[in-house]
Amino acid sequence: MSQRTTIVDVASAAGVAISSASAALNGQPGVSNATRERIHRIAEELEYVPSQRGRSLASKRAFTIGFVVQRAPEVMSADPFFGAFIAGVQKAITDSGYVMVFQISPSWELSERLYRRFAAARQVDGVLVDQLHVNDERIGLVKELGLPAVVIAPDTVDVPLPLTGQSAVPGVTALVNHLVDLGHRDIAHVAGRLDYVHSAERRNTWAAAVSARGLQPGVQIEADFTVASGKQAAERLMRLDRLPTAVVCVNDLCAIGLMAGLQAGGVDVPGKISVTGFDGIDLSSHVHPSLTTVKAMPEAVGETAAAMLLELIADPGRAPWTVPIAPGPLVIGASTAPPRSVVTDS
Amino acid sequence: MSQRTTIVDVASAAGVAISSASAALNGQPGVSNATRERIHRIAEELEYVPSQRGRSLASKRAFTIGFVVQRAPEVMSADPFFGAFIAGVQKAITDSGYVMVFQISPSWELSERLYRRFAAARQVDGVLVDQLHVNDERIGLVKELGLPAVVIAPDTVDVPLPLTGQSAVPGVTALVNHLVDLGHRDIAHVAGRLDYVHSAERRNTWAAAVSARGLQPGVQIEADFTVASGKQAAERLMRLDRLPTAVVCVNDLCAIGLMAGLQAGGVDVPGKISVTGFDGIDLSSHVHPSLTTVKAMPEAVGETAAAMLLELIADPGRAPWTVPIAPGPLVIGASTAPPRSVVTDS
DNA sequence: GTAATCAACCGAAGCGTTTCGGTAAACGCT
DNA sequence: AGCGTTTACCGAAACGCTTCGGTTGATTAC
Repeated sequence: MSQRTTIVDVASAAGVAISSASAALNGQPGVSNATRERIHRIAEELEYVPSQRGRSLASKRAFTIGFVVQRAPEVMSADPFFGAFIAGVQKAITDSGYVMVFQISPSWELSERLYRRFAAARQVDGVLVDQLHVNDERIGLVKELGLPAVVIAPDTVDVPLPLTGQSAVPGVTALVNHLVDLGHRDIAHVAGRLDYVHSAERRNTWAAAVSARGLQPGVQIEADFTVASGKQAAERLMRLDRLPTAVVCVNDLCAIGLMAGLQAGGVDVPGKISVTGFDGIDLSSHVHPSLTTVKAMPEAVGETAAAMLLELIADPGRAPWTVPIAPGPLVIGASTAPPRSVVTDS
Repeated sequence: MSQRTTIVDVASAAGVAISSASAALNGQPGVSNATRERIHRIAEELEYVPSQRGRSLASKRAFTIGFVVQRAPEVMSADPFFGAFIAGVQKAITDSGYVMVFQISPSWELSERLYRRFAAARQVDGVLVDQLHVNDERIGLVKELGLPAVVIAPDTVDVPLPLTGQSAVPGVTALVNHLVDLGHRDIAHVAGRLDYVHSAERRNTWAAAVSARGLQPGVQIEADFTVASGKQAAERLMRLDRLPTAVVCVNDLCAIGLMAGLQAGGVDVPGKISVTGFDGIDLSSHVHPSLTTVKAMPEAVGETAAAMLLELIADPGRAPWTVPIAPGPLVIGASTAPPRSVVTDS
């Protein structure tokens, strides 16, 4: 097993002290341009790559950020968010030599253990906190642990930590306006679990947007983000005395389940009920009828969040700041149409 | 900023040498039970957690395994595989203090760079290689780099590295038999990209299983694993002179797209064509008609793969071995039925 | 009773970096 | 010429752990 080349090899090959080699390689001052170049050239020739381990120990940084996804693996599988989000994170960190460690945790208890281990073992320099709950315990925890953290949440929420994310306000408002413009007057909502801030924001926006158009918010049914829950929501909806003419769903998967449930129950979409989703996942354009929805931009969120975290790590004392991500576009599909009454009226 | 407690603190509090504390804490021999217990107790009191950084440098291990997913973020998002797979990996490694670093790479070029960096910077102790291609360049690369690696692939493939995964042979054979038993004689296949070993295996199994029942394999259409490609496959299918009576798809998403495409073209499923999937994703039971498919068990695969990798890291010289994962169950849905001709014949 | 053996423990040398104090030479200024 | 400054570089001490050779004092063997 041939020994890897270390900075010592580079320094001695260049005939300089280790400290000079280090300074040269890291762009630190105190080295003349001539020797700096020579050192770089020799490092190249020797295929020198600094050992992350040595670096880590000496510089007290792990060159690693942590991402604990607090949800069940099954739910995560279906979620359209992560792939793109992670791709974005990577885009932001790869060049700086950072790497992401990824953990899944179904429960708060496990999450807490993971965060504490991250902090105690100095395994990560900072963490990304996503899927924020109302009164999320994690924000207290990372503060207690002194762990640099960036929160991913709608930019409308107020937390004492750096934050980035997309607000659903423009998107949901656009969806509601689209429905009202089509002639709908009874617009229901299938909500996600309301202890998540982003579901709560969508619900509140639905109510506010409907009211803003001078209408009463319709029925509200609580579901989660899964297809199955959308299907159940359909069944509850169909047991109502009077069906709403439109339903705004918390996300695409839920809307897809809702449509499946309605169709199974003989309710035509959009003939009898219009349905909207949220996220703009790939599948939404392939279901029948194709879904009217709003595109989310998880890659941009991931990239921004990671970039912010790197800044925070470089300057841990920095005061919290927020970077909003531009809202995604409305995608009008075949799942929304004028309500029947309006059609016959005209 | 209070200093973290180090092994030096523990040793001096216990009145022993650092080396003794280290031995005691790591279960190494050379310490009496009495002092071993005392040291453990004191470490507990002081809330000592070993620094991964120091450990890493001294023991020449990173306590980290790498996972480079070689596919586009968009595809990954839709893929049902990763969430559960990663959960399984985590289950296997968490207790040993290991952690997984996760990278996603759309191209071979980037993958190669990432692997080389992993190896050169000693950032990981080993890697997981999934989604094996035919003649996959990665197996040569990890050998060249001397990076311990475990391959995830159907256990029917032959590579000079430790391997685990599920074979699709029992599953696809069961699907084909199910269709033949229903009376189908013309069974087509929508394949995944055939340069992936697992799509190739499914295709070959389809052909073999059909032949084994004394029939000619039907049409074969190449797609990828996405809903969109399934939809396109439907269009190509409908341009055929004679429709097959059944289609075996490479995976669920593709089957869902195929069904959507067929239905949009006015072809009833399963009235006119039966369709089967593969993977048993959540969505498959919620689409209409619900999909006949075979459940995959990605969590078990992840757990096994990670456990194998840890063994390999502990004993790098070990000869390659294979651990097959038991095949998943057949799930019979509403997307398969006897062909019309048989129905009218009876 | 002496030599050999062994368990228990210690001390110090690494691991590969960064960082900081120090030094000699070159430079600028009066 | 004499002084303080700057520049370019060196040496050595960290960082927190593992590991290995060495030193005890007690136990065993004959």
